[in-house]
Amino acid sequence: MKKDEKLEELCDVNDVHRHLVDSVSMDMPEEEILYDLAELFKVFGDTTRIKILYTLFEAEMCVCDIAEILNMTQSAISHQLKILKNAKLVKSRRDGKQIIYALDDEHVGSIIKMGMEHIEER
Amino acid sequence: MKKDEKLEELCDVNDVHRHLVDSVSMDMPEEEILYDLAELFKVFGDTTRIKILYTLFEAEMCVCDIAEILNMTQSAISHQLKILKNAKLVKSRRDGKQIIYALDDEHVGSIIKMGMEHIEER
DNA sequence: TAAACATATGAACAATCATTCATATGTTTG
DNA sequence: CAAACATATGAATGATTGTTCATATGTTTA
Repeated sequence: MKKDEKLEELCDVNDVHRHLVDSVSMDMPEEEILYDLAELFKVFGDTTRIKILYTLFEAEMCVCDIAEILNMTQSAISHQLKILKNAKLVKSRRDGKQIIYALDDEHVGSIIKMGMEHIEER
Repeated sequence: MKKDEKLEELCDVNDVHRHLVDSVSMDMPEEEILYDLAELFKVFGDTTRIKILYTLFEAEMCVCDIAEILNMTQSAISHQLKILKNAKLVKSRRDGKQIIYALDDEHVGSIIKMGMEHIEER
């Protein structure tokens, strides 16, 4: 049949692949969601921020304490805390001259834990 | 007492903070572990790689299919697949001319799911 | 074995990013 | 209110990274 031959030409390989392409397109989340998701993981993708999160996992803390613990500049820590705060992973409150930072989401622990499990088992 | 006054000078704020600093240093994982962890999340921190993982969540697939689904260059996909493979998130096998890629770890789903939950609730 | 096909890869480039430095904002204390 | 303290922030810079382009590697088929 000529019609099927033409169809064969149009497809890269065969119909199985074509159907696969269609079904995946269905279940793929919206572009914006995927962007936000990648953006979130990007926040976890930095050693300094991971260390800050680990630190706050222990207790809420002011900026200068975190800087001292990580042996880094106050400025560097402040910049990273802002990123963590924008990602809603950390919250802050003022206490006198200090700004106290704390974890803002119970998912922080779960996500880090999952990551740990993965890297530990190879 | 003179001794305590001197101690007060040495401390940034007070002893409570000092003790905090010590205890956190105790529970902080080794530098190398923290680096690997950040490196892992960095892999999730890119839209293209997130899309690839979502795609493979549906079914194992060859490079050209993924490229077609994501409407991207074969080269770009291949480069990203290499990164995913290095992170042990994806595995590959040859099938004739094609290389079939598939998810290599059950944590991929869990990690993405956790991320999704976080961005969905604010 | 030559041509076609599927994938991998290195170099180059633009874009993104973490840190530093200098300085601004905001709070307390004397 | 001025000085000291804690934090935030903008600009600059070096480093990292995703994509493209050209090409190499490896497999099948005619």
